[in-house]
Amino acid sequence: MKAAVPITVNGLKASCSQCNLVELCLPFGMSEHDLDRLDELVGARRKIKRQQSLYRAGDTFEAIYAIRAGSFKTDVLLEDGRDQVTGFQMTGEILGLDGISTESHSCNAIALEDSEVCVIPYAKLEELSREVEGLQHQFHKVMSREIVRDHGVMMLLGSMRAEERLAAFLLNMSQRFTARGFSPAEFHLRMTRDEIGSYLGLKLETVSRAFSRFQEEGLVSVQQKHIRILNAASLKRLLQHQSGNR
Amino acid sequence: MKAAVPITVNGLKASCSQCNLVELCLPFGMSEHDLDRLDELVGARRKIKRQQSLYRAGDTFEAIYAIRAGSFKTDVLLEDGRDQVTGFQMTGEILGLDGISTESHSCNAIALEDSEVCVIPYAKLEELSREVEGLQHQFHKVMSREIVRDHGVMMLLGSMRAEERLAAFLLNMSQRFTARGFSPAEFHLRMTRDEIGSYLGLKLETVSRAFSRFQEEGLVSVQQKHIRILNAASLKRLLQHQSGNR
DNA sequence: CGTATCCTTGATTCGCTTCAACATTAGTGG
DNA sequence: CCACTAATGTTGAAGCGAATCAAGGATACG
Repeated sequence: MKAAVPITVNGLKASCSQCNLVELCLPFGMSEHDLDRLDELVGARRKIKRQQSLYRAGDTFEAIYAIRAGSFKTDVLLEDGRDQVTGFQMTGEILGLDGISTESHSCNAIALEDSEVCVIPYAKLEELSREVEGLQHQFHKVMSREIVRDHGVMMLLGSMRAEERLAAFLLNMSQRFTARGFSPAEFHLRMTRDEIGSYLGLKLETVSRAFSRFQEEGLVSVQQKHIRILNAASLKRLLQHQSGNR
Repeated sequence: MKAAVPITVNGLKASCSQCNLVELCLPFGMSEHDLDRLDELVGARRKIKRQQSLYRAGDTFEAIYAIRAGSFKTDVLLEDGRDQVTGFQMTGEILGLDGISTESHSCNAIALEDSEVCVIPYAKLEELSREVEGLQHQFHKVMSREIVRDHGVMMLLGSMRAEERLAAFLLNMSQRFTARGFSPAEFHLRMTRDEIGSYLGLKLETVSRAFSRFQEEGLVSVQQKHIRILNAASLKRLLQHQSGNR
């Protein structure tokens, strides 16, 4: 664990209307006019170093965050030390929604690499979304999407076997990299086998073995964190044919 | 604090200000004044018979629903026939939030017993929550709470063993019955072993065996769907001591 | 009162975990 | 730049928890 680094807030005013992540982020689908008003909303940017946390469970909730660069994981801790990764987030995605319900965060958000977020003060967001219909609607969609995503993960954890889970994970990552203009077939994972395992409800050894199996069968090429998908169709088939165990 | 009670024929027109579920439902925490405005929002009530669906995956999203009486399950289906129960909902809880993101529902909501819901047209909700700050805030809290709840389920599915899952489930049910003025220790489950299993990521036989085990050990008394919790402390201990397998 | 549904229990199988050893990569300081 | 060490990843062998298969019993329902 690195020593605590003071939070760096650079004075640069963020600007949604100028940002190239609009189609992935909160402003998606909003009109030019509404977009300009969004610039009032987004305050400062904040840089987070690898392994540092953006917020921790128990922290008072004040803002949500849009990832401008880098990536994060969120995890929940149990008293006994067990922890569970609840999600991996990439550029344009929103962090911190869990905090609204109790006004304090219920999970930890940790940077997987040196990252930067736009800070969106929640009080301002509520205020502005009372005036800007498009913003209100987009925000609701973002929350709803998170709920739907979580249901997908519950499905995965509750009814898929190890290799299906990993296949689903890889296809999901591929799809998200594609949406960001990267190759659908070749990408670099920012998380460890242990973190993937935690997210998928598996031990790291099981993740490693599943990777090896996929490689043997020519479905993917795996070199540590560098992944190349060689046969996406077969990966998809793994999910569709009922090979589940529950 | 008593306002004039409008005499509504047959309860066709719902009224949040008169409803005894306020502390559990969407209006929780809202002022008297704001509450009155809510009555504009909630349109008709709708009765759903046992085993009937309130909405199905793919249905166009138009409204969210507050459960006025009865209970529901939500489930997601995979192409191959596998399905996963994503939640059980009781009176005062909100159904349909999954529909906002794509404007069509992503799961099925099925009544576990003859039930009744208040229909809240979503367009109206957005409109009114631009005017009524308290409503906006409450709605956001409801969505956020759903996200936090889902993370809890992911934790359960990803890192607990069978008996821990069932213990968590029973304690959660107990807590929710208590909030509704019923006994914390004695209640009637509305769902089958198969549905509990699907929710907990277990087979129905495993659920049944875990129930039997709890009974043998004097933790609960089980007679089919009738549950009596005899030793809540031990159930809680089951969760806190790290007996997990992942 | 008969039938379908739901629940319980036992025996066996199987997939993932656990434990262990080793390989590889990344990070650090001389 | 290389030596050293910690962190991460891979692979094998054995054990265990839950799934599967199977049979019978209880309950609700028309």
